[in-house]
Amino acid sequence: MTVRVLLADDEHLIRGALAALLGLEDDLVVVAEAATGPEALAMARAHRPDVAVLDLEMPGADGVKVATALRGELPACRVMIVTGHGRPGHLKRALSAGVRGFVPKTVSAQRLAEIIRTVHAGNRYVDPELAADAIAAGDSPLTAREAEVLEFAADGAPVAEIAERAALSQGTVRNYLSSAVSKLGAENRHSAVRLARERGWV
Amino acid sequence: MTVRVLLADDEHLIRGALAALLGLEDDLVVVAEAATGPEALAMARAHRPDVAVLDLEMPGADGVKVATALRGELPACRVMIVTGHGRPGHLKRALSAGVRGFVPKTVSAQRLAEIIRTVHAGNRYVDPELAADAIAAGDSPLTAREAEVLEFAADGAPVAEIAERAALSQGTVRNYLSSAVSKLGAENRHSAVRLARERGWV
DNA sequence: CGGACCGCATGACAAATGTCAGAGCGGGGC
DNA sequence: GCCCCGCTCTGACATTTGTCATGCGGTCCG
Repeated sequence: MTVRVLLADDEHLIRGALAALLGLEDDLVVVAEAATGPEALAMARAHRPDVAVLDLEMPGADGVKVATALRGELPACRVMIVTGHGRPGHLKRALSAGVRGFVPKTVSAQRLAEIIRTVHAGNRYVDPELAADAIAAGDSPLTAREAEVLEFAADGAPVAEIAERAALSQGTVRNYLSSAVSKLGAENRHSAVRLARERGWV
Repeated sequence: MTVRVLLADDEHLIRGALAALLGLEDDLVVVAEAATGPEALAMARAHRPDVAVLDLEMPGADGVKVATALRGELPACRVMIVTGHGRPGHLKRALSAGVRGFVPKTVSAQRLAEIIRTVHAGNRYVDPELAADAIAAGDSPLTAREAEVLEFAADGAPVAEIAERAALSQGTVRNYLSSAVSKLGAENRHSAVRLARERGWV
């Protein structure tokens, strides 16, 4: 019995190399490749793979978004995510999007092939180190508004602009930022943004 | 005649896959692999490859640093850099470090093999799109100190801390930041940091 | 029903940051 | 030798920010 695999990664070098290596396994066959989020979705619809292996960072729509869409459209298709730099929050988001496997790109191709089989068999697999990080990072202490405001603050915009984009008063924005900063133990909102990013909370 | 290649990339998945694919070309042989900057250097010393293919982002020492060291120690070894997200400034730094090839990871393995041959033959190769970006971005308008201070400011540290780390007075730090901000056309130092990062100027 | 509590908002105040003018020093080019 | 430029600093000022006390409208629960 062979497993039909969809491969999505914007780095051609990796995608191609991976396709070649996975193709060597005689129980795996790569039926489609994609370089962007939307392309991955289209390919999945067209080829109905058993397992979709998605890169987390892709142009168009990230791996988690694609996973969410796939869950609705092709419930039989197991989704797993491969990522370069796994942030704890991403893992959480991925799991709640129904992703069955989550591995860093530091694993070997053999290992990846095994994990594809594991996932195809209906089991889950999460890289132990990433799982530990996620547990250590815990849940986001931020309220929805705080996270939203922090996101608007991400590119260094001044408070006035954040307030406008969030349709809040400037004072309110500063309060949210202030409480976010203290919850995260940061020195100011910019390092707060950085911290929240690292933990995957924004 | 075969080309002896050193492969350095911290993502095992990619490195392994690449090694396998390049190994298929009968004029290329991968003689060593490394996952970190220092390891790449050690491997190069031990195996004296004809061409070193380095990832730009690696733990320990980035590709450009390794290239600089290699240039001194093994002048006969041609160095090329492969990167996921090529920032204009990186290309510039790489070229002045004596790198002969600079390609994004979006190329195919075939293409990479060709480029390895090109580089081995003594020619240079730079991805056209990255080259265009680099030309468009131009030279950094920042003075050495401005860039240094901007780097210290990168993680959102307050002025006092930057001043201490740079061994400057706070007023001076603010002046440098101010001039960097105006040179970059940013709204504040945080977006200045972001801009300088994007252009590869820090 | 009434109180406790939470998210959200406001305004006032304190601290940090951005901006500007000026000034001494040293190196490199003409 | 002289001038220009970059480096460093100072002091003063406007603006932006962070912090806090407080108020208002909900929901949950006894």
